[in-house]
Amino acid sequence: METRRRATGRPRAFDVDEALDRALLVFWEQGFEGASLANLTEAMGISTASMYATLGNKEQLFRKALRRYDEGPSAYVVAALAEPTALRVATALLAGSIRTTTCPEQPHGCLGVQAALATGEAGREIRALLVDWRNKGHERIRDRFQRAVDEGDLPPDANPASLARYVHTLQAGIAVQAASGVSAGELQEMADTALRSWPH
Amino acid sequence: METRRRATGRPRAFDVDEALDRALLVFWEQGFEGASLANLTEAMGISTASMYATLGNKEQLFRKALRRYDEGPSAYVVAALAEPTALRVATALLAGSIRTTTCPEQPHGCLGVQAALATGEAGREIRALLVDWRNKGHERIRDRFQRAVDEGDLPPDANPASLARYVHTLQAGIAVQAASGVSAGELQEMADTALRSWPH
DNA sequence: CGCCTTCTGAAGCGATCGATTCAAAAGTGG
DNA sequence: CCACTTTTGAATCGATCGCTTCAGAAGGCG
Repeated sequence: METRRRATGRPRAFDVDEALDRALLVFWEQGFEGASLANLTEAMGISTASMYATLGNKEQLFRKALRRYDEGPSAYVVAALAEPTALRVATALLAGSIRTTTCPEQPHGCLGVQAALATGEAGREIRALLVDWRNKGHERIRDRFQRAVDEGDLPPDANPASLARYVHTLQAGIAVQAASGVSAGELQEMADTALRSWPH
Repeated sequence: METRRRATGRPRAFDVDEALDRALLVFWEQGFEGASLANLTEAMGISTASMYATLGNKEQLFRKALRRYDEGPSAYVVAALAEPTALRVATALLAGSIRTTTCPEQPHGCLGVQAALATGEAGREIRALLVDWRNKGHERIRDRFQRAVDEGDLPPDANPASLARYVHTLQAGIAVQAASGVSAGELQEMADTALRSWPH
């Protein structure tokens, strides 16, 4: 019913993924509650009827936009976790955060951080969704660092969970700084000093 | 006109500061846009007429609540900046952030971070206000660390702005982690390792 | 071509948004 | 006790919220 496409009928006049990317930018800039249906449909270039028929309601639209975020602006995470050493993983994660949150062609900051940090009743579910999203991010780093300990890349007394929390906290902080207009250069300089103490 | 109190007339039936503290909690939990006038007045225990007469509109109410936040939950900053050494300043700032953002009796996280990180048109002014609020926070730390360099507390080649950005980014990150439900203990452990690399 | 499915634009649903008005209630000072 | 000032509750403003409905336009398929 979802991915099923009947062969017949009038074909859709817009590209779904492109519409989702447009909606993503609105959610990124204005947050889940701050983005109105009028904002979203205008940016997508479609009517509310078309949106509800193909994407679902506002909440489902956000979930799909978040998936696009994972595949696009946030895709650097997968590549970073595949780096050969824990230090290079951490370096790539911070560099990726800085690049994504300060890109001039996109809203500054991180969708997963700023779209629903504090919400009213209407945004409670999306807030919980993003809490999970962020916690999942920490877990992936922790698991990667645990592997580094197992492989001898990190010293045996290193604490993978705490190191992961450190990197993840810096990522979240970078997102907030970027939303405040801090430049990529200043953030990168800070990230360099932050990793100078890395255990070896 | 503001602080002027005529001796005559029916006296106010509620305490202004207590009402502001109640409103503060609502803004803290739900954000500026997510908090409705109905939420706010219900929490304050007054009607909208009383609110508009004594506190002003929603935006002015938030500005006054933010002032209460500075004097209350965020007051640890002033004490931290008065610590005798840069390391102790940084330690106190992180410990204060963790304590305030994970206090069980208050909303988790930081008002200045989560109340208006991304907003629609209605919250644009408050978003700009909090951008200034956060940037001011960084500047105060930077000035304090510059003094530490001048006094020889920090080595001459230390970069006060970058160190301040480091501490301030950790504070912002801690606020996000707390909003995700991370415990004070785990954050404190992370903060301890984060400061192990402090220049000396 | 003509049936038939699907999509689209427009109108409008009830609810809630922030904000305002007004008359009655409540005290204070003379 | 009365006149005067201020507060308070209730009703209500137009605008916008997310969401739905519906008739007609549009194009694939036999």
